[in-house]
Amino acid sequence: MATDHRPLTLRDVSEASGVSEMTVSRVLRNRGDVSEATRERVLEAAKALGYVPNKIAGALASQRVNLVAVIIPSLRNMVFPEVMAGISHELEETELQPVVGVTDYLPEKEEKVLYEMLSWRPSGVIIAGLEHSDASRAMLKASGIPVVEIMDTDGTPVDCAVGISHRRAGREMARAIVKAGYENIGFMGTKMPLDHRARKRFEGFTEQLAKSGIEVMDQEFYSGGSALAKGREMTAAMLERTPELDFLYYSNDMIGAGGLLHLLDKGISVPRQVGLAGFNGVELLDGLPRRLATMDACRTEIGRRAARIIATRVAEPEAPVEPVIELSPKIDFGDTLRRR
Amino acid sequence: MATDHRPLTLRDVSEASGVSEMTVSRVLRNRGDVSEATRERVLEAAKALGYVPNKIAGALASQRVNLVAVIIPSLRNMVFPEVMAGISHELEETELQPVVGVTDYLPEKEEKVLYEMLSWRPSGVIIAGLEHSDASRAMLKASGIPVVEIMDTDGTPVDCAVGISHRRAGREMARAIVKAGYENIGFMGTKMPLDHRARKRFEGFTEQLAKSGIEVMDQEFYSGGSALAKGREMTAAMLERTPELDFLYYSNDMIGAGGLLHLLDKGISVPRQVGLAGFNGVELLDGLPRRLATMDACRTEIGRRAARIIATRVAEPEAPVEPVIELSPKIDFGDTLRRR
DNA sequence: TTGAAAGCGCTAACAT
DNA sequence: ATGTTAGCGCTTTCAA
Repeated sequence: MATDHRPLTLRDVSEASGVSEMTVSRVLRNRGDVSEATRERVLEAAKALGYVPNKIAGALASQRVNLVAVIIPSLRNMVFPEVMAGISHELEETELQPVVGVTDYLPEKEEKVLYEMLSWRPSGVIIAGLEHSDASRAMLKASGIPVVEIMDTDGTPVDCAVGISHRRAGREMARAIVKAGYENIGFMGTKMPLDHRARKRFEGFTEQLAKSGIEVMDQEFYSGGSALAKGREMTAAMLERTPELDFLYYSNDMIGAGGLLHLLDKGISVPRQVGLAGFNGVELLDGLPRRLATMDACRTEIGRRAARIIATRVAEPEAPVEPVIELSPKIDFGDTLRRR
Repeated sequence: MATDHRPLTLRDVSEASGVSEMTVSRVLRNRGDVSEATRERVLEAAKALGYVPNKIAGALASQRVNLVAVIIPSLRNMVFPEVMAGISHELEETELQPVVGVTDYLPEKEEKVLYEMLSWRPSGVIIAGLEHSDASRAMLKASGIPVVEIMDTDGTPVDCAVGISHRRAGREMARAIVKAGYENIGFMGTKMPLDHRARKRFEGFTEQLAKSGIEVMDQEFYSGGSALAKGREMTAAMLERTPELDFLYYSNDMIGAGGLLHLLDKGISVPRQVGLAGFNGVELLDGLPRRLATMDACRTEIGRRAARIIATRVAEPEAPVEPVIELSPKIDFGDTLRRR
């Protein structure tokens, strides 16, 4: 029955086991040579007392913090939990632990979160995107720890980057759509001046279309609300407004799925009459009546690679670094984009 | 151009500004009386150097860590990011910061994560569920910090709890279904012996049905894969096997939505011929052709309340504590459960 | 309003 | 195989 609530210290375990603090410390960290006998006594004492080591003190003394700061825009977009899964998985075999910070796509908040996380002196940083405030870039540079910028490779990383080229992704989708013979193309996406990756996809998309002399015929941007519902509404409105459209490109799979449901409702033939494509490869949607054409953003793989880079650099600080790793997502034609 | 990478310390700022470390510390924490002149000089020096305080050292010295450990089973189930959103939102007005740990529904992993987090000496713990290993409960008790168990109120908390009664939720849904005149009822859910809340809902559900002399006519449990697709498949299989079913109760909205899509595909009249209900109130699904009947799990509110309890207890350790706060979710009939 | 000294709980480095 | 000593970078406390 604990009544006093001073948390236990190494000293308590030391006294309970009749062994020096130093030896207790060694046992608890499996370090150095300790006889099996002492080892057991210490472990027993620690367990009996319910001792939980104080990492704060440990970190200060050892100048090592086995945390990896992971800074992402949001947890509500499934993309990021999936990246997290990749990171966690990869770090599981190491001493390192991920700690998440969320920026809500706001540069000021990113700056604040980054500052908070760096003040814990983590062993590395994994941060989404290549666009950061000058202050943020400065902090990252000055931190002196490995920094991996993820998701995007269109730009110059502070240290190194793992991701895909969203410009290229947009271009490739445009190429496939044109090749399939579609000509009257509409675009729908989030109204997010700060979602640079969506912006880059759109830029690549329009650029490539321009090469075939095609211009996006109608476009609409939304914010807030349920993506599925928004996709439905926007699609209905756009087809009403511009009935000659024969292809709709969506900046994410959820709104694309909403659009798909609308078209099926209306009895519009997909992909003959109207083709559709989204972006991400959201497994979530596998049960829909048709599989939406999409492009995998390689989320888990990106997380894995980024974590591996940090782990390697922590283990061997002098290991050579590849500044940019660009993964190559493939188009998944699904059932909503004609092949040919 | 920084070449040496010893991180900056208070001493560096002290030297750069010609003020004692102590005063620098006071400025950086807005503590005590510091003349406006020194204040500015210090701030300037800190900014020029790019100094980021070392929270490890600060926490050790002050015996205070402004972190709240949040321990949840998964990030891939949207329920938990939503709880997180509630927590973050509520903590935003305080000094406290949430730190997430994920257990994958495994008690051993929960134990490990809890141990890791407690070793950082957080100011409080928010942990999902009331079922924990003896070791975990012991750690929580011994920690001497406020602990809020969330999501569930069917059981006895270590310290205090905020959530809903899943037994009651199951009972209420059963009552509504019976009242609506359905009699041949099937159940589909996750094969998760460790998802205690889903289990409790199912128990409450069958109990209540029993009171009307009804027994669940068919049931199936799945694991893995895309929930939407699974819901579709399981529903198809179950109706094939037990065609006389007139109601399907799903343990979550995603599989319920899959089931709904299947029924609509087959041209089965919903909710006349077959009624459906899920659980959670997933906004995600708002764009479906019909709104699935469901029950809100009060996720954001739970997060908010839990965070508020921790914040209050941190500010006034002697504040009175209500051991269990039970929220009351209401049935949302949507378009798939007859009212009457 | 400012500074000096002591120490938070642990670990690195060096004895023994 | 085990112990001793000195600090990690801050904040608390007390003195000026």
